[in-house]
Amino acid sequence: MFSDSSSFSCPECSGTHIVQKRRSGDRVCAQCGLVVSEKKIDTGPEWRAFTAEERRARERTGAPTRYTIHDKGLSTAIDWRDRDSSGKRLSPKRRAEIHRLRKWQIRSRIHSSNERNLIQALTELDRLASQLELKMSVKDLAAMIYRKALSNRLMRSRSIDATVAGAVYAACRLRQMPRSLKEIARHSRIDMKKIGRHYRLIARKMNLKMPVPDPITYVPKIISRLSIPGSMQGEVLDILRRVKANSHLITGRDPRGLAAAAVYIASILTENRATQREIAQAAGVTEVTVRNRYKELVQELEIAF
DNA sequence: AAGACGAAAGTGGTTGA
DNA sequence: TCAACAACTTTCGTCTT
Repeated sequence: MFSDSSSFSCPECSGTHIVQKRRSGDRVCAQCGLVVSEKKIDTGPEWRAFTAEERRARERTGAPTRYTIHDKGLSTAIDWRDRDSSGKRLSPKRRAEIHRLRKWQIRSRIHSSNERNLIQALTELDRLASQLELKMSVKDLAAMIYRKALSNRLMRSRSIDATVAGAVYAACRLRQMPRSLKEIARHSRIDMKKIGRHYRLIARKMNLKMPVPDPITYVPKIISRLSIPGSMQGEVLDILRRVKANSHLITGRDPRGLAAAAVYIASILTENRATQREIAQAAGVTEVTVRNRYKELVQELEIAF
């Protein structure tokens, strides 16, 4: 694949040098290493892969770019030695060039305050996300939100950790993967109130359109925490569908309470009765709330036992 | 005795002036 | 920024199974 060499005048080191066409499709000056033309690199996987081996074999360029890594995984290291890759000393001209590049790399990557901020933030995000067992997509979204907040200068004189927590909360809501403020606060050093404040700031300033919280998204979580058959889920969803037809049952109500009540009703209908207390605990609301929603639903939907 | 029910008082968030 | 307000929580006494 290194065969197609041709004569070419390199714009970097004047004169005519051999230019090699490499596997990647790049044309590279054989003397100074300048890449003359670059093909666009497809970072996606080549084909579907079903085993780890296949995946490795078909990989093109390693991990796809991610918002979760502070430089999106695209960093290049320029080391401190004034040697080229074959160990030869560089020409004075080239040395000056490399020196300049190195300076700018350091300035742009590590020493800019934004990047320093990001490094800290993404470390915290990493920690939070793993403790909350967030999916990669949610974590990535949180990272994206954070980046945006940072570049919109929303972060001036605000705590990094609190903004990260707020971004995580926003990402969870956007992806309909419910995590309560309480859950996030438990794993963060920031208290619920502050996280909420930062979340609202982010949501407002960035015009995030939050999907209306849907009780259905809480159902699997509640059921899995109870010792009742998962098959009941169908019944629960039926009830919630009917609930959604009556908007006055939903507006302003805690979706978890609605989900809990639906689970409770279904548990009675299917003879898998669970206690209000158990369900309330699984849903993260109080018995009283379960009761109130239960009462309303039974009345409005005219459910008979 | 455990679960369900409901009243009363307290809490934090939303909204509109 | 403040007050009014609705929803939810906490607590506790009573009723039901």
